[in-house]
Parts: sequence; structure tokens; C-alpha cells
Amino acid sequence: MLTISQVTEQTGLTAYTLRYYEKIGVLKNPQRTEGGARLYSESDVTYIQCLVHLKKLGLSLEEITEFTRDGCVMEKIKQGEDPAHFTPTLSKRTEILSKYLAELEAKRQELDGIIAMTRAKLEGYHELSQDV
Amino acid sequence: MLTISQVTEQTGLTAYTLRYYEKIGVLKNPQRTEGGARLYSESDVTYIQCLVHLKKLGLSLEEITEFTRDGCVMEKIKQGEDPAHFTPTLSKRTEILSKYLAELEAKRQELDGIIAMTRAKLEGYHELSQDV
DNA sequence: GCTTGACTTCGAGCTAGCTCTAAGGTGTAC
DNA sequence: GTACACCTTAGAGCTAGCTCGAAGTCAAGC
Repeated sequence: MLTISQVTEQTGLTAYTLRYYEKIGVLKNPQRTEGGARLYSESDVTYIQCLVHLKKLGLSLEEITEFTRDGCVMEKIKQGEDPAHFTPTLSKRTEILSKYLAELEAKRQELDGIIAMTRAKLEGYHELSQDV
Repeated sequence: MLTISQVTEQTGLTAYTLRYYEKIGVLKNPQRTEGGARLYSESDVTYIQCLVHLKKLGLSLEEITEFTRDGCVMEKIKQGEDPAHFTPTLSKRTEILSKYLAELEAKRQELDGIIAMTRAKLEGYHELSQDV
């Protein structure tokens, strides 16, 4: 188990930000010491690192919460809770995830376009500096 | 030449936003009618559409301004201004663009990772719904 | 027991990026 | 000439996402 300052080192987020995320519900309440200090598990940290990745891709905290809430359910299933219990919502969750996947892939196409554009521009520069 | 409301249709930005971008220097001042109304050229619109793309990728307005300012110089060169005039700064500009390209490619790698993760999750769902 | 340092909460303050309101000007249609 | 749609400006207001300060608690070391 890690303290908040250890988590800041591993994730690049500040302690302020971690507490803020907790306050607004993006992070679930972590365990506490008897004295009340936060204790984060390895899986908490993994979750936070995933969150940071998604943020870098331009997703809002709200979108990330929606996105990863899904993952939590998957974990529950894997940890042995009866999947039949979830089956009614499973198709809905599949739908959400598929939608996200499509969005991510659109984003990637867009990104590829920009990359190609940038490359072309750079080549333009190269030609200029060689010809002149 | 297009009015501001025609530009909102073509770009998806509101008139408020377009004027705001102009105020903070993200967009250059467009032409005006005698009455003072803004008139946007086709190339203005192309520029704005590019801006919107970059925004979707999570770039800040500041980054976009830095990024696209570069393109303006390229256009000047192509329009016949003496490239020798620019040669001293050309290597600097190449450097900036290269840095951006590297960033974009890192972003793409990250995105690919997330896409793979999402696909794996979806497959997990599929197996569950078939097995149970 | 006292200092030190890392933790706590609460709430105020801050930046980016819009979004809107109010008050007024312009231009075309009837 | 007046109604109406559409434009203008300045500046206030708003949300997201932090960021910080103040005041206090707790555990370890001297």
C-alpha cells in the first residue's frame, strides 16, 4: 500500500489533484490508516495511470469516469460475481464500449491525417533548404 | 466571402467563439464589410477547420497557435517571398515542427494502446455472453 | 514532551475556454 | 419609414479542472 506522496511520484499527479478527483467522484475513496491518511493499492495506482493516459488523449474527466466505470464491472465479473447477474446490462455495456472504440478509431484517423500533413510540411522545408 | 453565420455552419463553432478566438489572437482579423461585419475567405475557413481538428486531438489554443503560425510562414514562402529571407529561421521552424511530429506520434502510440485495451475488453464481454 | 514533516479538511482563488447579455448599428423587404 | 434579421462591441458570467492557504492531526526521532 502506498501513501499519497508515493502515488504522486508514480502518476505525475499532485496530491491536490488526487484529493480533488476523489471529491468529485472520479476516484473511489481509498483505504485509510488509523490516523486517517490515504492508502492506495497497486490496482488503485494502475487505475490512476490509465486515467492519466486517457486524459492525455483529450478525454474529459466525465468521459473517463463513464469509460472506466465499465472496467470496474468487468473486474467484478472476473472476480467471480455471477455473470448472469450482469447479462441484462452486458449488451448495453458492450454498446457503450463499441461506441467508444469507434470514437477512438475516428480520433486515430484524424491524428494520422494531421501527422501526414505535418510530414508533408517538414518535407517542404527540407526541399527549400536544399534548393536555395 | 462568407459571413460569420455561414462560417459557424461550416465549422461547427459559434459566432461567440469565432469572435473570442479573434480577440485572443488565435484567429487573425478577417476582412470587413463597409458596415463593419466580418467577411471570411475560403482559406480562413480552411484554417479554422484545421484548428477544430487539432482541438479535437486535445491541443490547447496556445499550442495550436504555435503550430499553425508555422504554416503561415510556409504559405508566404510558397507565394513567392524570397526563401533566402527566411533561411536563418528555417532550421528553427523545422526543429519546432519535428518536435510536434514526435509529440503527435507519441500520442498516436498512446491511442493505439488504449484502442488495443478497449478491443480486449470488448472481446472479454463477447466470451462472457457466449459462454454463459 | 517537543520538533519535524507528512498527512488531513475546508474553502477560497485561479486559468482556459467559452457563453451570454445589453445596447446599439446595418441593410433589405414591404 | 419601419419591421426584421443579422451584425457589432464591451464586459459580465459560467464550467472544468485544478491549485493553494490556513489550521489542525498524527507518528517518529531526539
